[in-house]
Amino acid sequence: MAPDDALNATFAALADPTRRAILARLAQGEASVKQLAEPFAISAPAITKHLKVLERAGLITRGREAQWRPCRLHAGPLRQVADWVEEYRRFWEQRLDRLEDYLRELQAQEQRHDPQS
Amino acid sequence: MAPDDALNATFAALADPTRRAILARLAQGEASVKQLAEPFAISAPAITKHLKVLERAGLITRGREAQWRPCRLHAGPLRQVADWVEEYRRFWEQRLDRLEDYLRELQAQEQRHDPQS
DNA sequence: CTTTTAATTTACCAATTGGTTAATTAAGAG
DNA sequence: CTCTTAATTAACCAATTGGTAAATTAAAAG
Repeated sequence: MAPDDALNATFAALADPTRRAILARLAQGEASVKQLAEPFAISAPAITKHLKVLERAGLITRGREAQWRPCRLHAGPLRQVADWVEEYRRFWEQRLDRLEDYLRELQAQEQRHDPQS
Repeated sequence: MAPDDALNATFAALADPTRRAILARLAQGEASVKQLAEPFAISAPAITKHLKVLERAGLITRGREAQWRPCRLHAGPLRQVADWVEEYRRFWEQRLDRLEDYLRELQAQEQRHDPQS
């Protein structure tokens, strides 16, 4: 998978609260599909679909144990997410965005009060 | 916006390479819609739609300057993304997931070779 | 006032998404 | 062999998504 496609799939997989809850559950240890479905008011096939999305994004792997299909967290793709978002850290930490807003606002007001400059 | 909804909107906004490219461009300074559209082979309305998605996620803010509508990066929501993903850092850094895979594999093989245990 | 430029809105389309119910597969248990 | 449990597949549906072309708004420029 091209790195760009991987990020697409990962972000898309994370954009659903049910799937994020599934990952949170798996962070505490492996679980069967039924165990994963238990906290949610949706059908088993819906869970299966969510798991497929997570699997295609490489965020979980699945085993086989009798009639159960245990899911395990595979956090690897989250590293790329962390790397990607890290590029923007300075923008929220140093509040560069707010600073720019402020400077722009100042400038706009000055032009309003002093249009000939 | 509830924090959960905010994460949904942010992750969904980031799940598109065009929108990520727009954010990368805005990290270098504000830009008009036309400037943002220039690198892409898609129509202006398509860009407008992408900008609306980014705006609803709170990732950009927009000004008005004559007939231009300059966009600015607003990285605030990315902090929640960083916080969320940070919870999973130990899983990819300490390779806990791989370790579990390995142990499970070992166990499975043992059961295959030694079924009566 | 007319024209040009920037951008948005509207209306439409095909593909994807998140959900459902019903049917099917797979494996263990009586 | 039959029944039960776990899970998936298939078929379907409504809503959303990412795109288009055409029309519209907004403001500057001739």
